[in-house]
Amino acid sequence: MRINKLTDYSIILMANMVINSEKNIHTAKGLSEETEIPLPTVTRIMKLLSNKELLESQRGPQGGYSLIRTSQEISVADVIEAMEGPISLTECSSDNCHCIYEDNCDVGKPWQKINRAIRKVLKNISLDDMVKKDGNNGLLQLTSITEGSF
Amino acid sequence: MRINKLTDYSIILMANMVINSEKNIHTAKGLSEETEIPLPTVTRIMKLLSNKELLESQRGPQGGYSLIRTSQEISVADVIEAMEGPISLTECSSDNCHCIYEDNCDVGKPWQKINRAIRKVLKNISLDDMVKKDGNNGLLQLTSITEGSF
DNA sequence: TTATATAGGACTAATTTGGTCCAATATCTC
DNA sequence: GAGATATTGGACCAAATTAGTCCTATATAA
Repeated sequence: MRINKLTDYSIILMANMVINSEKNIHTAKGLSEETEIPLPTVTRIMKLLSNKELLESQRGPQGGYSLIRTSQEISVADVIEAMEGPISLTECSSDNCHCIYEDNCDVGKPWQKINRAIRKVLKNISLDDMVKKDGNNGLLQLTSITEGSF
Repeated sequence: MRINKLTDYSIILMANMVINSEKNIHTAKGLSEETEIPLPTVTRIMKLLSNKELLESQRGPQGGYSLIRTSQEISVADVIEAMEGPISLTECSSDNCHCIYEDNCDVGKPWQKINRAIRKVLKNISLDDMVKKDGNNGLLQLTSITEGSF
């Protein structure tokens, strides 16, 4: 149960934009150099994210990409969903399930609940949280909330 | 971010053993017929789970597989970890990370926290919860706990 | 002794994913 | 207007992973 490598890269790239937020526009070339992710791969990812309303793009000289929302307003779930579609651990519990068993499936409903719970965890972490070295962030808070469950 | 199909099957198979718990031993052939998962695939999965201390096996006539622990004591996380190893959304934040960036990585620490949080969600759901048609279960409880976070 | 069932592992096919490249378009600057 | 810069959209191949099958060996109950 891994996110795709491209999704992983996406978060690294967007985190890098947040870290270097003194620039408000970032070129694919610049991001490639900073993150050491190959340029063709960076451009492909940035194109995808631009189409999903996470980034806006500006062509031509002085152009590049910038975040549409603030780093606090973008969650890890947003990025994952942009790259991979709805968050779901199984094929069957995503919305467009065409499982032959349908209602007869014994474990379908619980999976939907699990997926919602996991989505909440990821929705609770912002890009801003991802770049904070220490200190409290949404995740830390959530961790302590669930701590008592065992 | 999907679990492997084999992992999905694993949970279906073990859930089926719980549902038919009037039998305390289950053959691969019988499970294959009930779940409609092809026999070679079922035997492969059962062998894997037997090696991971989730099932015990008995050879020969009247043999088969049975759960080592009760359905309340086996979590979805246990099954996923048995089939896929440590729960981690990224390659880098698993224990055996050999990432070239190492300490220089900006997002490593947050991923570790995310993984722990997700593991807790999955650890909180038992096989028993997976087969309950309705009613309260560990998952429902957790969902309501995190509900207030938004 | 024979039938039943798991154990271990090799192997292939299918699918997914990662990564690259190219031609087209927009836009800033000179 | 010309030219350089940067994104856009899509095709394409290579690599890696995964799913699925099959075969032989071993244990055990009747």
